[in-house]
Amino acid sequence: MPEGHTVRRLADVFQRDFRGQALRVSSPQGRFAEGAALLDGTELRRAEAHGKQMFLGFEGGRWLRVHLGLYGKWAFGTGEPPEPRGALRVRLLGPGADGAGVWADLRGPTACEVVTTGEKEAARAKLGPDPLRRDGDAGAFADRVARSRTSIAAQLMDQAVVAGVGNVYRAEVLFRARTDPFAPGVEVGRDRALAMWDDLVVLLRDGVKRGAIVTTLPADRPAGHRRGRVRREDAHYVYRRHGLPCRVCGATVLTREVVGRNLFWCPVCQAGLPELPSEPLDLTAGADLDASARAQRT
DNA sequence: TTGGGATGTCGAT
DNA sequence: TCGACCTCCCAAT
Repeated sequence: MPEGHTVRRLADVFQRDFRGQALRVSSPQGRFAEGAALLDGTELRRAEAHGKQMFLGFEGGRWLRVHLGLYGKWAFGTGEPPEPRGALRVRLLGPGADGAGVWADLRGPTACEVVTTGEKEAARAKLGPDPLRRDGDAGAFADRVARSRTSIAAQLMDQAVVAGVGNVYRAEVLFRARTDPFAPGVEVGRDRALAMWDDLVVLLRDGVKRGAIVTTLPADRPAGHRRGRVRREDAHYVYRRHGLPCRVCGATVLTREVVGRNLFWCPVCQAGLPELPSEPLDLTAGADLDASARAQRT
């Protein structure tokens, strides 16, 4: 799922397996042929993620900017790459650490272009703070939210307000903060926005480790499924659970299309702005979760 | 086996 | 406001 945690994991793969190598760059599909020619044969210097955007920095001051959009995908492997099939926008080939070869195939991205360092920074400047980045500025996020009459649900989907949050994290962080999605930012206020930021840090970091979005606390999963691997159907509180009973209060979870995207919420738990717990909800507490995260990281 | 929807954004109209 | 992107997953047949 390409929300911020996915993009961070992809950047980590490039940092670990491709950095420092001169790469062969091609576009079997042809749509990226010009850009591929600019990068072909140059060394990958670093990989960086900001929100849902990834930047691969090559020698010569050129960056490959990639946005996966709804269904863009990277596939990776070692040794000989497979015969190109389908709409293969970009293929990267490197010698690999052991000389056996590494490859990366990109399909279906919304954005894939070669930019200068200045253009890359301009793209980053359009994005809000990223809860996964060390330079992520919680105060800037909270101030912006609290200054606007726009609903908190709309602001969480605005990449200029906070970068890396998508439709799943939006629905889930609103539930975990027991916050009415339709409340204007000015009513949500700075303190509540800061608490939601802290929770996004917890959720996104867990997503990076796990490679999946899990937001439910063990106590809110069905009895018998609180330990070990988290089943897909137990992973969320409200996202795509419309018509089902809320895990906390039993009320029916609702959905409604808001500016082209489906919003999910519990009309009872998220009625108004009830008082928040003082500590962030620590998802990673409990040996059961740690064991499951380790098992999936193979 | 077929078909619809999805984690997202952008450019044309 | 709508189509493009053109993949993956799951439900319906």
